[in-house]
Amino acid sequence: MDWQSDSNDIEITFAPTLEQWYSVHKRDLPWRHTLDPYYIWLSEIILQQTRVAQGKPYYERFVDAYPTISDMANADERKLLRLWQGLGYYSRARNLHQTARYVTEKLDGKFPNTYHDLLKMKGIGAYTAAAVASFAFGERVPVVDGNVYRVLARVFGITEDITTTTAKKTFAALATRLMQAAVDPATYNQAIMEFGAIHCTPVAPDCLLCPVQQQCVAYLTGRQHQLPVKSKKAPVRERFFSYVVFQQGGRLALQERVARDIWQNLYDFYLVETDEPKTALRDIPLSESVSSLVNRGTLVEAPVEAMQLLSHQRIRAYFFLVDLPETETGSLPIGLQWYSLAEISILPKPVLITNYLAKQFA
DNA sequence: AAAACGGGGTG
DNA sequence: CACCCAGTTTT
Repeated sequence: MDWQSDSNDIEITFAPTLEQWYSVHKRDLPWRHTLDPYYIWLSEIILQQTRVAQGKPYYERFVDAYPTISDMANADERKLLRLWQGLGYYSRARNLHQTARYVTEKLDGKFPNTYHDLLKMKGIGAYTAAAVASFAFGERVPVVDGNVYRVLARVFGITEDITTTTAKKTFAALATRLMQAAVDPATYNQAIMEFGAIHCTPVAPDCLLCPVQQQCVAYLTGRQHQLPVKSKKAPVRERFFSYVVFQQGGRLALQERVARDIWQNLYDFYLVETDEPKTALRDIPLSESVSSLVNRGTLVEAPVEAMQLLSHQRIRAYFFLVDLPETETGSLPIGLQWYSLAEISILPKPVLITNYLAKQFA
């Protein structure tokens, strides 16, 4: 009989057990039919902080629009952002384009094939480098994403706050040990994430049918719902946007957002942000040039109010539609340009703007 | 170490 | 409404 405790056995059996579970339960997803690092990388960028169900249609559209990394490298960035529209975290799209160009132009189209080199690419951090390195090249490096934090915290009873640096090291070290026992690195990485995504879920883990039930500290001590420990994030910031929508004929004045703020490189209207909601145009501080332009036009009815919830901001927006007569030929404030509705339809825009356009100009 | 960065699904 | 999603970059 073994005189040692069984507590170490789980570190040996964990990976193979999940690999076996995965062989039975894995979902059929489009990026699981390829070993091409370009497609795998694309899928991983899309899936950052994004659910599979939300990302899948975007993946299909991107593969269709840019079948090769060279196609993506040669893409018009505005068009790429338009394709990304609605997915959020738009720096992902800009970094996607930058890395596609870098690989195509500087690396002769050959995608970096090690964890170490992948990490150097814009938009690729520890998670994505491990994912691409293992899925496309079979490198034995563990992925540590939100699913992995949850599964490991529960099975191994780790009570450290997963938002802290020390906890990240704890989980990474454990993940590296567990990877050593994996039969196949790619399969094990897919397996632990899939297990977290569809079985060991945040609110209602299916403990009764769990393949590691008898080794799971959380289950054995009834703490499934206390793990992982994650400190609360700061309350969302409230913001008040007043948009002045200049209209002339069938055209609207839009601008590209260039500030270091949300929606960088997307298009919206002339914007004034205030500390309080402003429901009347005359209460909004406008520059002299904009004010005089407003005075030469006519305000079209009451402002349209809209609310946009982001994970970190709550934006209340008021849209003031100002109609300018055709006789008015003065120039627009700096940054603004006239666009027809057809042109606007192909510009990348925040959901807030897209929703307004649909409501007002359907 | 903490904040910033989207939008949508889920219970 | 609160939580969280195949995280990364900037401050």
